[in-house]
Amino acid sequence: MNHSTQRDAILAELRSLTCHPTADELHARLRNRMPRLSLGTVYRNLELLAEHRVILKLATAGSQKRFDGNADPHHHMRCDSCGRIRDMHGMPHDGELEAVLVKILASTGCHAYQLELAGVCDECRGKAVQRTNRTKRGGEKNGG
Amino acid sequence: MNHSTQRDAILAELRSLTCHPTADELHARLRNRMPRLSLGTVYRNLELLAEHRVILKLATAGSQKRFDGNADPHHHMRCDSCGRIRDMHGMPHDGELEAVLVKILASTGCHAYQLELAGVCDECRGKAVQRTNRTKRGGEKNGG
DNA sequence: TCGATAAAGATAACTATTATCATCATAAAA
DNA sequence: TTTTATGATGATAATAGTTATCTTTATCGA
Repeated sequence: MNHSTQRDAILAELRSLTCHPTADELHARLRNRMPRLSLGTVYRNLELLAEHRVILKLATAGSQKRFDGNADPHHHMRCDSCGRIRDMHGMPHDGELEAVLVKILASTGCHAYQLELAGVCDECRGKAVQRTNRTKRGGEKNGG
Repeated sequence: MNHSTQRDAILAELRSLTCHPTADELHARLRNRMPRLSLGTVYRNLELLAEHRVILKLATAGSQKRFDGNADPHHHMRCDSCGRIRDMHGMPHDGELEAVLVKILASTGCHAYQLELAGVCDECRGKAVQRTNRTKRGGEKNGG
């Protein structure tokens, strides 16, 4: 795997974000700085980086692939309402969970895990209280 | 949601399987019995059933959506080599894990979780020992 | 049985992703 | 430093998977 300006930029951009962008979201961001950057290049490099376990290709129920610049195993929550995916940091019982998962990895010989919780995020719950019984919002748009 | 012969058949077929088929895999199976069943109908019903939480739409890193007739939260392992997804039943430390996850669901207000482990399955590990350093097998074909 | 509504089947349209290929960049050797 | 081999890019075509559309058929309560 040779170096390339594009790959470095893609990785840097992904790492600078706390959200979990799709290939085309990253492409859109990078295009400001690199107008000739091709979408194919973004796809190619994200796959490559994930294969080399530099980044994480998320296991999510959505229709677009999402990537995470933080390759360390950690947890995600998908909101039923807005579809956003958020990192679960400082979740209650997080330490306990971690401890069990480490044991499970060791005994199964697996190298990684991805936990996806499903529910309604705080933000949407707030909205739901304010304006009850509105039309449901689209699922995939903002993949936080 | 009215009843329909097709929906019942799709659900029954999915429930009869321990693997996690894609829409077109289910369609292929059902077509023997129901030659006029359309692929669109299968997609439509799987989405519908998942939305009603009768079945589970899996959170997986693959390129095709997979479904699970068992809507109760349980764990999966994706094989790096063959791409198959297997249920993890009777995993070591399973009880412990379950206990922590129940607590987490309760305290976060989430309704479901999906844990995906990544590694090489027993079957592929066996093969790897027998025929070392062969070309890698295709990732997505059999989704177990 | 009739009427309103939901679902099916067939197919077109769309979106996300992957493959192709000519050109350009990188890195190591001469 | 040129040369050479290889890897990566950009542009675009092709593919696969999924969703939307539309007409016909099935379902279910009145």
